[in-house]
Amino acid sequence: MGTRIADSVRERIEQMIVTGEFADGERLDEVKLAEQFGVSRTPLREAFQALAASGLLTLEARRGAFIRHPGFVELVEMFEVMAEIEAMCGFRAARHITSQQIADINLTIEACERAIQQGDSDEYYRENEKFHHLIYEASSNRFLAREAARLHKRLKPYRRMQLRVTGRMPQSMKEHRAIFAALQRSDSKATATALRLHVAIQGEKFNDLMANFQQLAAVRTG
Amino acid sequence: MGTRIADSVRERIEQMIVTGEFADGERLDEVKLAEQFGVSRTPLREAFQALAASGLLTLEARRGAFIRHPGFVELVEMFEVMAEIEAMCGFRAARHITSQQIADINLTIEACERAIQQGDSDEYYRENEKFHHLIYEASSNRFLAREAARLHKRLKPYRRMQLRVTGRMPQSMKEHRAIFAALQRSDSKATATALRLHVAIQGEKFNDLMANFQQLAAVRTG
DNA sequence: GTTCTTCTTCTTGTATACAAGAAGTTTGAC
DNA sequence: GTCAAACTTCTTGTATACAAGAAGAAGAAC
Repeated sequence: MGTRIADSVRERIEQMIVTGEFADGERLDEVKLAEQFGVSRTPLREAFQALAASGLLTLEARRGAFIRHPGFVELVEMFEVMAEIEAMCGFRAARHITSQQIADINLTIEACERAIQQGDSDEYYRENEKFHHLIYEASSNRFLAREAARLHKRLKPYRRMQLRVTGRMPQSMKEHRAIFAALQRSDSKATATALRLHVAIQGEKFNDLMANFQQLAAVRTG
Repeated sequence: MGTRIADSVRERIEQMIVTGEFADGERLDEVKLAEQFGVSRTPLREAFQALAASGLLTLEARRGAFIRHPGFVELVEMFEVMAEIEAMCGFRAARHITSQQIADINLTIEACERAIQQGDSDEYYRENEKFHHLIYEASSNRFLAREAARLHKRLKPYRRMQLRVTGRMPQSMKEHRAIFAALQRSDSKATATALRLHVAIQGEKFNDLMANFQQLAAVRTG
């Protein structure tokens, strides 16, 4: 990735969208953003296209680019798909994982535990991400791993929102250990089930997410 | 989708890639293609971006656009993921499907049967596609349906290649009926299993695909 | 003869200019 | 006073011009 303006602009807009700087349905003004960033419309439009491809905004012909935040229902749907994909990764990983990969995953668990003790949530998120990516790769299906990573990235802001709920981090930690244990004994089904439960939004998590979501929506409209 | 040059160019290049007009790793010349299509580089570059986003080619910074055909391994990997996603759609569809949707699916099966009798393979492909899309939608998870459709589209050329094998069409037909029967009695697990088997590449299908693939590779290099 | 360096050429990335369609406003008719 | 039509303005889509980096060729040094 050389020093392409289009890429850096894409990153910046992505960040702005993800941190909720734009309201749902808002139209992004090409010329305004272009001069705000001090670039021409060309790289900006490229960024728009890329963002549209990853679903963060929609391009309507001759109308412009519009922010498209997932609604609550879509969010639940996305997590449901993510849960299944993670389960598939886990199922396959349990059969193909190497001892090196097991060791690597163990490292992320230990790092997560340290992060919790030190109250370093950023570090926790980073290591949590590593944990999941290592499982994607251990599936030894590179296409699957890429797709999983793509969806994982897209859900990033909402996962963070979910993890803020009190007591979620230690619970998540426990689940990681269960997944790891299943992986270690090459138990495909148990790994898949543990991962599905870990990712899926159900029971308490559903209510927590809904509460967070409504709060967010209130801030936006208010 | 108004009359955007970028879109039509995208379609045309996509068609060219899918029909194997370019060799793997080949670089696509912007200016050459632009004058070939009688357009400027701008819409052409937009098309490149879109194609790169859907994985048909890769953009290397300051190097250009390169064709990236999936190898045999990646193809098998993709079908494996597709099988699982279809299974997920089927599992959910069996629980949520309406009588209207069941009727619609039945229509596609009948149309497929007619197409086989008349030897109209194009019509068969069309109705086959409808069959699968109806199941995606019946999952009542719109995000899942979109993802399934996306992957389905990407695998289109290779599925066609697979269906050319003698006797595959009647066999496929039988599988459709089995899937339909499972759906009708709301049997989630049976629907999922039937769809997984229908899509997955295994046993004879594996050999058939490999043979076809090697043949294609030989044509390309020869 | 080979290899390294420099220069040229070519290609991509960005900016700007131009064209065409969409939205909003004003004016006229009823 | 309201509705419709035409006009103006604004925005997107496309073309072209320009800049900068990459690849290849030519020449010099060893």
